[in-house]
Amino acid sequence: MDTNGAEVQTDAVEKPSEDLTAVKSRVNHRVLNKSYNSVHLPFYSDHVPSACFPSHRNNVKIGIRDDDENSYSFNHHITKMRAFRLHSRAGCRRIRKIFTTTKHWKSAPKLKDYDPSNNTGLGVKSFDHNRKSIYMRKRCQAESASKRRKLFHHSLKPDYVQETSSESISNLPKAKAVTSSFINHKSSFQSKDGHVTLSIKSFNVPELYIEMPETSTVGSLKRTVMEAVTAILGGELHVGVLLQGKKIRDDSITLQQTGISLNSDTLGFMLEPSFPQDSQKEPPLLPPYDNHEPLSSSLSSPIMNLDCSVDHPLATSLDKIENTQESKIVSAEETVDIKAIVPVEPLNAEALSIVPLNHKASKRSELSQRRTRRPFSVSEVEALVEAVETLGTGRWRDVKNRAFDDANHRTYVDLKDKWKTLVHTASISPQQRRGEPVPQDLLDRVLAAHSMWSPHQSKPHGKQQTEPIQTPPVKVCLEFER
DNA sequence: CTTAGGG
DNA sequence: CCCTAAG
Repeated sequence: MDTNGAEVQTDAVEKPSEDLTAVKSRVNHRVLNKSYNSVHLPFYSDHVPSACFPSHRNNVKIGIRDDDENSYSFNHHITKMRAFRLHSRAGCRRIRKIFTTTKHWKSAPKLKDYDPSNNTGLGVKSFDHNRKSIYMRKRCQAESASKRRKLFHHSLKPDYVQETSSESISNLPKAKAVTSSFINHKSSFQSKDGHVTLSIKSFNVPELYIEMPETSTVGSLKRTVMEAVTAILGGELHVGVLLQGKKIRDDSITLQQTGISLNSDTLGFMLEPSFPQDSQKEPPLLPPYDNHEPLSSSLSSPIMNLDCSVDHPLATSLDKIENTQESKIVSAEETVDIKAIVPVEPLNAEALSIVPLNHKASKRSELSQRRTRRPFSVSEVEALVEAVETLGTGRWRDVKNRAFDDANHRTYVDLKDKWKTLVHTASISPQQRRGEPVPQDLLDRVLAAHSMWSPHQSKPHGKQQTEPIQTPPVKVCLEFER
């Protein structure tokens, strides 16, 4: 089920020559400023009548099904959300700053557990109870072990929504003056302003599955769904551009080159949870997290942490409502809507019995989404090499403190892994290497240090190296042209 | 919590 | 990058 996002009226006016990145950026911006205050589940009553839930079963899960759509298992009942709409309300923005809680997202290796066709036409299916406890236990263990994210690997793939129906595509009928000009562009790109007008009526949202106590209120359901949606979009909202159903991954090409301006009716957009792994450098991607992690200690996922601090004001004002009406409120749309945007921790903990939240509440807790990939830059590699040259390959903690003390996103394990790949990279032909090329001299140093600190090699005396780097540094330099 | 390695 | 068995 794909969802039509709120009417994200995004009338983006782009220059045909502009990079797709710019387009995505604009769309993102608009979406983010759209804020979804409520989630309505029109299908709920139709597809998931309370009667569908046996008394002895108490949970319904919400999950995200990614494209391969067969990677989730659910313990109890599964409710297939047919469609829901995100209602946006002008005025409230900073959606990301408001919705920050997201837990209980699980993905399981087998999809067997989920059999749509077996849903009694209600989209509900029961599962083995035992699995739940098992899962829970494991999860807890993981959590306590400070291993947040665990079973979510398949949950947030960037490219799930494949079925971008033509509906999600925007037709630019009502585009104003620009429209006409746009149309003209269809045949000729030489228009004076060289702009293309795109009217995005909605976005596709990945399919969702929800699990929660059957005693949950509709209000909590809505909130849960909101969280689910937020989990997908809240982290870092990105827009994917699809042209005739095919995702355009190359952000560098221009609209003109993609033909967007000429085939607007085959153009689609999709919301993506993770960062685009474009040619972006490392810096722009995550600064916020690192800086805010501490603040969001008691809240949601790492990805949305930064938002926590920001949403406090609003949350505070809404707390009253929350406390007073509790999750029992389902009636007043208004209320529900408001509640929907409230980052309620305790409540969720209760409602979502399955996933008691992360008590530790440390940084990146619940939604254990795989960290966004952040390729090491050459400078980082250099720092790593330098540190390893002096510290060796068995003291990653020290390496971390020495060269990446301020890089919160680089753990010593990361450094260790990076070193591993560096050694490998240095061992293969340049043609086989991928990603940003690492200067050969650095790779040479990697190999040198690697062998230097190999088991049989003369071990580290004290702290400084032995010969290779200490005494013969000059020699090394000559050898490697440094 | 760190290491060290496999996944 | 993740997950974990061992220290």
